[in-house]
Amino acid sequence: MSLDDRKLEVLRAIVEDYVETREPVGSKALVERHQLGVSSATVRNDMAVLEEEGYIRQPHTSAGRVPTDAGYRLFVDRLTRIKPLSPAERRAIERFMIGVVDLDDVVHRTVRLLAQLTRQVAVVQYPSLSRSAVRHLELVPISTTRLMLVMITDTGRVEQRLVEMPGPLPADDVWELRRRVNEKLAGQRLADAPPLVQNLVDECAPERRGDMACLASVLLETLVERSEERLALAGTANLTRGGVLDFQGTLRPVLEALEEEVILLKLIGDLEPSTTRVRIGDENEIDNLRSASVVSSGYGPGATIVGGLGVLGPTRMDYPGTIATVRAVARYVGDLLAQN
Amino acid sequence: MSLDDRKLEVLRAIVEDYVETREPVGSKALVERHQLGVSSATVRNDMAVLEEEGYIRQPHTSAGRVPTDAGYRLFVDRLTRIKPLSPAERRAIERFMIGVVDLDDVVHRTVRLLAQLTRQVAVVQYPSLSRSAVRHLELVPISTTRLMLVMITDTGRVEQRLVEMPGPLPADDVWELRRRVNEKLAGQRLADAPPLVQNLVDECAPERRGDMACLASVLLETLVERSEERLALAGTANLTRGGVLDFQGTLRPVLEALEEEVILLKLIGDLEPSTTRVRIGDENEIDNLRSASVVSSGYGPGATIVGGLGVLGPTRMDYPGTIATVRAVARYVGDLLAQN
DNA sequence: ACTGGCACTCTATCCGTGGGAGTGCCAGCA
DNA sequence: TGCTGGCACTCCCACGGATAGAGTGCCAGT
Repeated sequence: MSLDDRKLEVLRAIVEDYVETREPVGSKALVERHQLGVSSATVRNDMAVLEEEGYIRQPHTSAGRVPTDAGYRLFVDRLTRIKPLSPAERRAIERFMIGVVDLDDVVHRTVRLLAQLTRQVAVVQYPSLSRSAVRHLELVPISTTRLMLVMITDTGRVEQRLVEMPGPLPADDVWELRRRVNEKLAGQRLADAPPLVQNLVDECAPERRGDMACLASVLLETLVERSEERLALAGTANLTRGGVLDFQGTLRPVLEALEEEVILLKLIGDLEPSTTRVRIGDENEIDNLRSASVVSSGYGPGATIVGGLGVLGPTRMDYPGTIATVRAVARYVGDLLAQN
Repeated sequence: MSLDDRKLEVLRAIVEDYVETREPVGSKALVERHQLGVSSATVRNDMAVLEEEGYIRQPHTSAGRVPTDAGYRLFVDRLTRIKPLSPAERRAIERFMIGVVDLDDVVHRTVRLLAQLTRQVAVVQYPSLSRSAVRHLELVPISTTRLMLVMITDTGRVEQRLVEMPGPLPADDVWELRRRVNEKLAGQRLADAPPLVQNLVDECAPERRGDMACLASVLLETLVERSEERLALAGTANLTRGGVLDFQGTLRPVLEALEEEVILLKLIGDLEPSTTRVRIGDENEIDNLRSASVVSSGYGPGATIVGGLGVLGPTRMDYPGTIATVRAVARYVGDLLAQN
């Protein structure tokens, strides 16, 4: 059975009211607050159908209705009117971003901005290494047998790693290593790097091969394989808005999830569709986040996507507003990166 | 009036029991659980005195007693028997630290280790720049008018900053800048750097002075003045242990405080006394943390201190255990740094 | 297909009560 | 002087019952 327009309208009203008041909403209150043009009895019938279809439920008999995850899903997919950002919000975004000095700065400001605008927990992923290209590699001698390898990417990330060399290394050799490594890798996408790194070792003169192999293994292991994603997080305090009620009693599982980078990446990640993505409750497939939703989006200069960002909040969240904000911020960050 | 030994013993018993059970402790329960050698009536008299002196209080008439901040303070200062780490804990520390590759790694592992061992929120400050010395400065051209300035310190920190140059800069000039900057600053403590940086500009040939001034201002501003402290945080989920009761109702203020780097630095900082430091409730002078205590310690290679670390939890915490753990971890991290 | 009316259900809230834990005080004892 | 047993008192809290109110489902009528 398909739902006619009025039933959808009733669902929308329920979602909107419930998000606003956190109270289960009853038929009478509904007809009072919205111009549905029908009586409460009619609405009740509609509600019964919506409940049967699994879009709403009653916490208990003789209570009002509450949207289910499926209800929110339907709401997001079919009932969301795009809500343009307020001028104040636009200004906030621009004000937040004046005078950024480097990538770290961009990421930190962005995550705070997101948290503040959406009043949720915000997560921003640094530009993914696998989607970046090498701009420059630097080797800095730390001691006779130790080098600091510093990699700078075209997305502005700077990663460093200590390399323990097999034996002492004269300055000229460091120099030569540095030259060869840059020659081979500068300008290359990191995703394409592994075979090139292997080449480097193979092409190396035998007397230097040991050193190069050592360097190569560090390069591969830490910069490519472990693929080093970094994250920034802000706004955890927002979880406590409106008591702890939104998260069925405890924040514990949510806080635990937020501590795991892997989990956060999974939430924010999956950047395939360049559009904003909403995961509601169970959809994000993490037990601890049954009562949480995530709104995320990829960002990057121009049309390419180099990283993800998003916010996490209770399933009972203002989807239209949050979606608009996340999208706007993602676009803005992309523009900012494009300028560099 | 001074407190005799038995009264102190009663206070200790109250603190220990209350920490364990989170229940206000009464005179009867006390004499049952501890060998005080006197009757409950006597204990009651002692309690009345302790209350008058402000070390304990009753949530309400006819409830047991609960330690006040002053009570915890006295307990920590005079009644704490040093509790040696269990072998299991020692092993956990060592196991956690095998195979560290660089400073980031050390800091992240340390903060997680601390959170896990103490079951509190852990904070670790990166080695403070102002207490570090420059090991090397690198200039990497990003575009014709942009340089990436990378600084490596003797404590292993790597900081980078984008420098916008006044005009296009040929490779040789970059090279020359790099040489001069390193000549002047390598090996110098950052605290001593500002006048040296100024020298650098003054000594410069006029045709290069513009570039050097530009570089110098970035150096001063971002690396010295803003003094760039970095932090790692872990274990926020531990705040929810034992309900929210330990924090008088809401976690909100605590979470808010944890989001402010400045506040955290104040909590962990003040490294003057090289020993472990305990701040109880109000003592940490931050409104939001009225019901929280902080146990912190400086760390560094050998006897010098380069940064701070610590944990934050409810005032109702296991002080002896926490102090022992924080101290042990701080020492261990110091040793680790000394090896590099 | 919608509406008004009605009986029903379930929860949240209030209130009064009693049990229990813990106290303070006092008189007696070493 | 310091400790103890005893006792009356206070106050919290858990329990139970009663009530009001919100909301529903259903049905007959338009």
